[in-house]
Amino acid sequence: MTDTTIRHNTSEREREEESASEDELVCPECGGDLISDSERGETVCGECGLVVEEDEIDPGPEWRAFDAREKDEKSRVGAPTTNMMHDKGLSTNIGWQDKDAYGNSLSSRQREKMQRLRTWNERFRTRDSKERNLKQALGEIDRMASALGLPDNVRETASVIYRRALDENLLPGRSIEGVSTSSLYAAARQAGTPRSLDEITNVSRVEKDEIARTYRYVVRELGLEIQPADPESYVPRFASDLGLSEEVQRQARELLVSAKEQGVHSGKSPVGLAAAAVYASSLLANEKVTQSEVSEVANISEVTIRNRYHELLEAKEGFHAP
DNA sequence: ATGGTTTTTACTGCGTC
DNA sequence: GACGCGGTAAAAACCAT
Repeated sequence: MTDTTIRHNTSEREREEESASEDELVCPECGGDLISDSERGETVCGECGLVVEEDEIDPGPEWRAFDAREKDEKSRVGAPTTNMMHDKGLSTNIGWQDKDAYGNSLSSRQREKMQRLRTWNERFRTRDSKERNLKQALGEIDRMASALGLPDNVRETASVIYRRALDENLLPGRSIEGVSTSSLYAAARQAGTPRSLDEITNVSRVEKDEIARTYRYVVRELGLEIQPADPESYVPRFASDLGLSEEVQRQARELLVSAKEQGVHSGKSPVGLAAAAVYASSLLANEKVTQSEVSEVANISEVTIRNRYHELLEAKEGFHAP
């Protein structure tokens, strides 16, 4: 059943990708080369930064949400309610007393046999519990990834991270949800499609603090290498949320590049920089959006936007006429 | 815990529509 | 007069030590 829908979806997707990769890789706007950035789910023009194809991944079910509000309303996926089901009297338990059903002691031969059975039963049970654990975690990851519009490869990465965490016995003392959330957070950042901790928190069932704590822990224990998020990776999302043109995005990227050249951005929050860049470039391109609008979609305060965007503009000046 | 840095909150003044 | 914007001071959050 799902088989057909899945096949349908993927084949559609493949067709799209084929036409994108085979036909011609030229930007309709400026004729520059197109770069298919499947990690971000975008096809971007290398010249002008025009995003030709966006959000092409995740041909998900109908509850795809297009903004935060819809997301809240439509997300009808919850954690699998396995708590109610699994193990409800279904798993086997072997008594520790070497007695048979009538209370008689067993022969030594029988005792030996029971001992072996106990061992194996235990093995299967723990394996099962790991399996279940994983299943729940993966479901959770999937749910959150959908809500955040993260592409498949991020989910893949997230599940890999989670598996590793599980294998390394990082779970005891931590919640499954916490670890899966952290895995997703890490995966998103690794893939260059970062979501802010706040966004992650919104779709997770775990408190922000715990996520942060667990995230740090997991990263440290698994030796994951995650560099600070690149402000540029937030630009397309903010811009499209605000309905801004590709030109604005291009400008914003440019601003960020010049800012980077000058090292203006150390210790500052990448989100803030991105938001400021978007705001600044909307001004430069005469497509004004208000600061409060930007602060809304970026979840950043207006003050921060102000501060950053001054710095950005200064950096730009210095960049063009050093 | 502490201190330094960044972000947020809250408030105020200015110009414009 | 409401709105967008800029600035400021104090509080809160964050991070490394």
